[in-house]
Amino acid sequence: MFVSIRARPEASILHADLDSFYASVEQRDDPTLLGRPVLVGGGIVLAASYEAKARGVSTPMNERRARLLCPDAVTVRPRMEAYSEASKAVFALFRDTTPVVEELSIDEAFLDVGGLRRISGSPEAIGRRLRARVRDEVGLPITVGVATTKFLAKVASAVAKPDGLLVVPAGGELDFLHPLPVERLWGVGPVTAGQLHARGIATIGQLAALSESRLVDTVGLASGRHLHALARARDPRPVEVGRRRRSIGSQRAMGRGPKTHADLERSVVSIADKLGKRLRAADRVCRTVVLRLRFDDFTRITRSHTLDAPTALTATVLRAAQTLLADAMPLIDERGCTLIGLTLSNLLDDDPLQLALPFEGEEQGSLDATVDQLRDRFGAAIVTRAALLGRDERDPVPLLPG
DNA sequence: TCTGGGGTCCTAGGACCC
DNA sequence: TCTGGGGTCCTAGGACCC
Repeated sequence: MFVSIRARPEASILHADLDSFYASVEQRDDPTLLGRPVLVGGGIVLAASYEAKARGVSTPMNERRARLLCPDAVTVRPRMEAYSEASKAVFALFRDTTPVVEELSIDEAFLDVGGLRRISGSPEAIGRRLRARVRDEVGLPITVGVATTKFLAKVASAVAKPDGLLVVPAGGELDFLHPLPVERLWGVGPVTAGQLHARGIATIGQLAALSESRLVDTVGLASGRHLHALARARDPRPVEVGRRRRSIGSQRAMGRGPKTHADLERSVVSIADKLGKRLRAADRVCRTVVLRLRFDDFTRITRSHTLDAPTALTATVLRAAQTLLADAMPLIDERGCTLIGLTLSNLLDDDPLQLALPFEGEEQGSLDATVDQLRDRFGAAIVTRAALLGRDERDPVPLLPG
């Protein structure tokens, strides 16, 4: 007989989360900011130090309001390069701890340290050492949650913040989870919380007492199943190494006043240019271009177009975006536009296209024939002439006037 | 609480194919 | 001439996360 043994009786998933990341980097780099309320942003607060959070500042909050709560706060413009550098240094320590690291955002990751006990000690000891190293070697405070599942580890770090460490022992999951409010569940935002409150459900324990079908009726199929499982501390998702991004986007808030069509068109050109560069830098190609608009009344719409074949060329992305924008112009004229953005999705790796490189120098006619051949072999969704030629210097970006 | 910029995932309807 | 059921892809919108 074959007995399969379910993995992980032990709490060996770490969720590591840098505290008030941007603000901490600012306090590290300018010691005069230590111990003082720090706001990172301008117009809107992107990050606040704990001194500011203690006075009621949260993100995103507009700066005027934050200043009312905290008149002595120091405001610092964001320095994205510094944050990205600090993030790289911290992630290097994560990967030095275990190869199984899943990146969640610039300041957050899951680490699976299962099986490392003999080499590195208990998960708790590993978490303590990691915190000390991040503090000593990068100079930043970090909180670590340890549990049997990703979700519980994340909740544990949220509870332990700031600058803490919390282990939810195997077997103690439900005792830890059930008293917490439903808002702690991953996937419960204002809307879902409202639906649950309307049925008298305030804690995760109350939610766990509901049948799955009851929950599905309340919040929908996927969400219902997901929450039902999480509330019972069931979360089989493994820590995943090397997840690829599924979309790349950029947007720009425009304020209320009137804008000409030319203003909007200029924004689209510069956003497309930026995204094309990011796409090529990441060695990806995209097939779908999404135009994102927000109107004066803060309602939003999206308009999308899927290309016949993927591209990394700015000019191709831009043509699609311009067509979408032109089609949306009547709506914009009617309702006013306060935000414009593009998202590139249906991303594919550029790798199969390496095969095409030997044909790079060929002339137009034979290039077309080559593309046809490659499409026959790899499918239309894979090979484009744009990708064959996809290099920045070959990408004819239309010049902006001025 | 008068709202930034970067993302992820889910749902639902329609077109199209077999 | 009208009719199934299943599957995939595309579009649009919405909730949620940091």
